[in-house]
Amino acid sequence: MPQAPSQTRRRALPKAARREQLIKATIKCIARKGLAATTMMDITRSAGLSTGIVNLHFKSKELLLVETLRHVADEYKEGFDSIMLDDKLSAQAKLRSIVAYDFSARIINRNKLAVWFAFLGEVKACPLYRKICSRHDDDINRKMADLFQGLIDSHDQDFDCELFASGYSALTDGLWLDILLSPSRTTTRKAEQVAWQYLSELIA
Amino acid sequence: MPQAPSQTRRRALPKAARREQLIKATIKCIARKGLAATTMMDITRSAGLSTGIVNLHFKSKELLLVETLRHVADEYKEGFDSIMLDDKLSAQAKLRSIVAYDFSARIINRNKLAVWFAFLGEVKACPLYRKICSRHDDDINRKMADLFQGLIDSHDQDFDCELFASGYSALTDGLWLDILLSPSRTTTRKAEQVAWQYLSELIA
DNA sequence: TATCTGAATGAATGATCATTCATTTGCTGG
DNA sequence: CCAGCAAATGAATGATCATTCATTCAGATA
Repeated sequence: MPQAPSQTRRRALPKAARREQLIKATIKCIARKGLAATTMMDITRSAGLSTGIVNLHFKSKELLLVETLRHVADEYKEGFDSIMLDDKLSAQAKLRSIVAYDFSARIINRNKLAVWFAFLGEVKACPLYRKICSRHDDDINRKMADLFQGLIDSHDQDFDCELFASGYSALTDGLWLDILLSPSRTTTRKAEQVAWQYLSELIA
Repeated sequence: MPQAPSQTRRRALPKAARREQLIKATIKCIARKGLAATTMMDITRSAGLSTGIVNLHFKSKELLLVETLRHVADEYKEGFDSIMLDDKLSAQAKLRSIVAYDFSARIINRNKLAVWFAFLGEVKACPLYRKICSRHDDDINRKMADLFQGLIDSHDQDFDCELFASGYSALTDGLWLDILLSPSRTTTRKAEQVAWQYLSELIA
């Protein structure tokens, strides 16, 4: 049954919807105040809900943080896969789509970038964060290497696609970081240019 | 007067030495527990000193953190400059030295990398961290672009050295992050290979 | 309409932590 | 050897924060 919109202050929501609302609020708070300074009250206030709501839906603050990180990581991966698994696209078209995706507004969102790097910053100290952050790395790297393999001149024997894929991944990470650090110096357009300069080696 | 080593528990040290000792302890703690979870007691215990010592020498926890970040940032810059300002080195030799430096044990130190990225993670929320982290970026980028300018074929008019320097900087940032994330998958040797693959465009 | 269910609330609790400052201790010049 | 001083100490303080749980309330059911 679809829920009729209601003016009442307190309204029960499906569990999944409440959880997503809280995750969105968490992203906003971490982007604004940082991971270290974000309190439960920041999050619940930002969501317009009461003090105990996080413990009700996530058991603890730490579990909410973990789910928030997972949300951001999985969101990237979904977009990536939807391009890679699209059989209608040629190898060239896939590459173009991936690069466009990596520097699209969907990914270059300073709030989500801030959240991503906030958790990355704690990776050495928190093995679970590390696990979630690197969860899709191997799969993405393999798929990118395969894509590159289909694009190189077949007579170029000693081109290392795996290494080149690692490079692309590191380059985009670095460019995202630059954009987070100083969006004025590194614009999205410029970052995309840098990425294509790197990839030109492959096409030419 | 040189200080004779002493067994006594409590010994006054020159201010600068005490401050450095506390900064070193802070680096160790942030690498072990993360920026968010590092307490004053962690730091003072790790340094083998008493509770109030940080407030005595740095006024507050926040100022100690800022000085720690500055320490890590400046240390990189000093090593960079000592290569760049060495008139005895040719352009090729400088490039080789810079790459060797970027992936040397002096820089690829997982404790310092952890500290660096821990602060980077808070950059969106803390303008002062942002300022310190990006403090040397423009200078380094200009010097790298100049170095590249001296290495390209003079007839290659449309090679954008600035852009290429931005790419090198982003690539190294990304590779450092990879090393911090999974040193088993991305070894220092492999990272250096990736960097040289990027730079090969320039040399060939 | 009356009853029931579980989602949501928020005041209260207890734990953690940065900071303070009265006191102690080691060093140095007289 | 002692007085004076600056460095260092650490118990005490007060502030902040995550979590709890008794209570409230909205909507569904009969």
